Amino acid sequence: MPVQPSECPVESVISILSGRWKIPIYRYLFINNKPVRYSELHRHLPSISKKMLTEQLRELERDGIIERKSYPEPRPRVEYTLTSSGRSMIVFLDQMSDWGQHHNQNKRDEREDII
Amino acid sequence: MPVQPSECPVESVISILSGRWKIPIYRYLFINNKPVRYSELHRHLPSISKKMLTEQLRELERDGIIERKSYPEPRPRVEYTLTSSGRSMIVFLDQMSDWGQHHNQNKRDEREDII
DNA sequence: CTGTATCCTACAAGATACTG
DNA sequence: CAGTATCTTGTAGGATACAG
Repeated sequence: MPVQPSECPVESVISILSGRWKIPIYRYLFINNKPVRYSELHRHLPSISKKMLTEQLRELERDGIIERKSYPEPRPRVEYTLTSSGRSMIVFLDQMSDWGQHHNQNKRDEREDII
Repeated sequence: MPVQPSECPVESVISILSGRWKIPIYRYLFINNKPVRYSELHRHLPSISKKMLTEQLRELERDGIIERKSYPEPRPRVEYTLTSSGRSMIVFLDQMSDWGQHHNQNKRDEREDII
């Protein structure tokens, strides 16, 4: 039997973040740092479909990264925010970003060495 | 047009690590900290097929995480090691692991609150 | 405004057999 | 020993239409 997904914390974190739109959504919620409406997210993410946006939001919610609040007013309104646990991912996300940039730079350097 | 994969370092790091066997392979190479043969990896990973093992190794190599050395002896031998850049991923992988464990604990606590 | 419901395609991943 | 080559399947992701 292969490893269970939940058996390794690293693998489960990666799978939490592995959707096509997870990081863009996370980034927007992080930077804005306030409740953000569904329509605002949709406006901000140029080419996502409503179906995908809803799917990715539901997954992030299920995984405890974001919180969804619905206000059933005459004009329905739904707002999303990062949970504090979700927000705290920034620690390793920042380090991943740094590592990624250095790593790309190294690979560029190697290519130029060859040329 | 959606975001290019390379445009965001975080997304490219996630995609580097997103194969089914990437983390198990990484972990084994990291812990052993010496050149590891193809057959040893295959023996260690209970249910991976040779096709998948080769595929995942090729991707990790392409992405600069591991190095492949082939010794075309009478009994062919191929050894894999982490590159120094690959090895340095441990910094954020450790933090992801910590975050994942706390996050799971939080979610368990919440469930018990409800019950 | 905030979604569902369907249908479709591409690609990751697995099973199995074969090879230098 | 260290792989390829083929075939099949499951699922993520996208297009489009409809709905409370």
